Amino acid sequence: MRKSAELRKAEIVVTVLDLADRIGPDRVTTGAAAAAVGVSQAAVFRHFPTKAAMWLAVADHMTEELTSAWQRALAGAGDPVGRLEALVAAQLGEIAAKPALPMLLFSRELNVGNDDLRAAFRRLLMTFQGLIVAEIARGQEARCLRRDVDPADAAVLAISLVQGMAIRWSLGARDFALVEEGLRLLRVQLRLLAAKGD
Amino acid sequence: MRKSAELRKAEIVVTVLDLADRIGPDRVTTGAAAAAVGVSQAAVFRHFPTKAAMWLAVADHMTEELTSAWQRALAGAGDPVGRLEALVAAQLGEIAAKPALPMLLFSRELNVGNDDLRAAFRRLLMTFQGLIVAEIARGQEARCLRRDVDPADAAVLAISLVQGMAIRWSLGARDFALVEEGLRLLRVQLRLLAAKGD
DNA sequence: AAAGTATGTGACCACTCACTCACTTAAGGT
DNA sequence: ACCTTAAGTGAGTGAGTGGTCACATACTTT
Repeated sequence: MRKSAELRKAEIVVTVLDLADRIGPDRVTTGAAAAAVGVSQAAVFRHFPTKAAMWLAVADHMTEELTSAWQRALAGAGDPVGRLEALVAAQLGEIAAKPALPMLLFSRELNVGNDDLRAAFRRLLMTFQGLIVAEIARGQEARCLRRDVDPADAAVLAISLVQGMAIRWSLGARDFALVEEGLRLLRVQLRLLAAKGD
Repeated sequence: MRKSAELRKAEIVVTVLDLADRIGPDRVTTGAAAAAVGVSQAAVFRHFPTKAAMWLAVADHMTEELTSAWQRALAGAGDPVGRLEALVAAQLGEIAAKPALPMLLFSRELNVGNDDLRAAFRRLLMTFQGLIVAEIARGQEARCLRRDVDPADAAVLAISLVQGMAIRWSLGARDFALVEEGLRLLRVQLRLLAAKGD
């Protein structure tokens, strides 16, 4: 079954992501990816000039997925605190659905010799941080959140929570409900951040 | 220069840690480690039966280093909150001194086919968490910290902060003072956790 | 000084990696 | 039906991997 280059490229990208989760990002060889797609190893290089380019395509794909998840989250809630919870829930949901994401942040593929890939991921995380900071600032203006904390600091606390939960989840046996447990702790944190007079 | 096996083993262990930081844990081949030590690749296998055993020795080394750093931290402060800050500062300091530590948590070496190594690191992190929980509970008993938060939850918030800072620091260009910035944010978090009537 | 032992070596093994290239074959327009 | 074109292939490449082996060299003990 021959497919168009566009279809095949997309197929390779999602297969690589799935494979990265199952066997680890650094174990995703061009041969393993090709076998999982059902094609010869040489065929991979017909669609991507190098392995690094293949990973870059994966990063593009994830950028789109995450961006749209964030937008859905922002659209689904009416108040800043609700949007904050929705953003975090969306992020945890994406991680739970594609556990390769946190693993990728520390993979050799990303950290050694693929500066473009590294930059792509950093851009992603900074975009997320920007969204969080904005909602926290809005929450403070609306007097829902205490104003004696720098929004940027509060955002780091919230984002660290997401990352810390992801690490606990990945390093353990993924033996708890990431989204639920993460949201529970976010609400603990939000209670600490709540304006005093409520 | 011939050295005793004990010395050579220790030399290999610290070299591997240093190399893991500079080129990434998964790039540490037996050959690279040998070259960095200044010895033939085969000599490595005179001291460690397998590469996995070499990493296990690295884990033992780090366990000792971290444990003693924690003990120094606990001994150096008088009150629970001070000990909390000291513990976090110690942990951040160790990470700053050996940046390979967080990378190791997600390396292929640890996550694939070396269950002993994985277990060793998990034990380490759980020990740290235990220390944090204990100090938070003590702080609550002493009425320094608000008591309407589960100590375990508060500990997760604090540990996530450490991990989140480490990620930010690693993923960026390590372009801020990890210990100072981490401590600053910990104090923000501790202010949120402080007992209301102070 | 001889004998024994621990540390180290260079050549080599079977295997995997990313990547190349001459070639075949199927799809799509005319 | 034919022909162009692009997707796909089999068989390689050199570089690197963890690990082994027979052998050499430096210390220690007798």
